[in-house]
Amino acid sequence: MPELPEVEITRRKIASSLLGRAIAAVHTTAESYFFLTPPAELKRRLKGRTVTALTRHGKYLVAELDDGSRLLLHLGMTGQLFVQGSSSPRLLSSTARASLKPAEQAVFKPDHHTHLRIAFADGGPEVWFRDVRKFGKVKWLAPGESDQRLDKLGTDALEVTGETLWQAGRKKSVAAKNLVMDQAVIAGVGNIYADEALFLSGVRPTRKAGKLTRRECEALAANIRKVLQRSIETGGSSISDWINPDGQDGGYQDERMVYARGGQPCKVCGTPIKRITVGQRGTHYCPKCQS
DNA sequence: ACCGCACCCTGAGCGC
DNA sequence: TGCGCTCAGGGTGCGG
Repeated sequence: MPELPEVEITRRKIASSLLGRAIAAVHTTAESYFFLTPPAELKRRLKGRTVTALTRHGKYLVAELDDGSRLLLHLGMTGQLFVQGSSSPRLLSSTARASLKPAEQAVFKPDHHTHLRIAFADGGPEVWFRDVRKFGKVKWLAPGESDQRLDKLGTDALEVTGETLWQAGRKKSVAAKNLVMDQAVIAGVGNIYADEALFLSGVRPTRKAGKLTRRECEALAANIRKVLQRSIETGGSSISDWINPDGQDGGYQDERMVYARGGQPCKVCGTPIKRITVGQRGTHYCPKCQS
């Protein structure tokens, strides 16, 4: 679910609840491919440690620990990282919602999708990682250990330049959208913001990356930075089930120009927005504004 | 080296 | 009500 803005918002919100607190215990669900480090080892490695920093790399979060090791976190499509005590109906499935009284929904209790719970020695609120589809990832990295996932990330999307896009794109025959979503080129752009940035730049998602002009690359880079920055400011996009760690909806979905607006009129020219598939992803564009 | 595709998993929403 | 289908903001790994 989450792209750069949602991950960055999560980082900012969760940092104060994580930094400087000694970890007393870690509780997990059963072993699954969600855990790149097996639960038993994870518990052993994290117990007694303190998080000294929480950084973001594209869509990854990295918690640095006081012994030099690191905890790699990825939210995947449906990951939710939040502090115990957060409340939101969106944390529950519709069937679960229907069976609970409003008072019982007020505070979320860990369910079988809550794969990681970090408890602290101070006895205060725990930090929880819930992920329905388990596309998220947790991995412990030993001091000095590198990780391919991090190493291959390209320029952080908040700092992407036209030059970066131009250099990466002119060798490629892939669709412009695939270039923008290639984490090895730009780290952090996902499906929503790719569609939005391409719209603002007047570029069709299907255009071959190698056919982008230098000027279009500059516009695209500027619009990528702009939509991500704006989304962070408005609290992210709450389109399906994303909420921020306070349990609140984001506001960016109200500013969308094309994403998930197939068939609806373009906000600029009124032409119906088209929905196609590019790179196995739902893709939205205005056939008049984008060429 | 590239590119397209299948796949990992669960739930919501739809038509019938 | 229930079944079967499609769709979903992620990334990896395979074969051509």
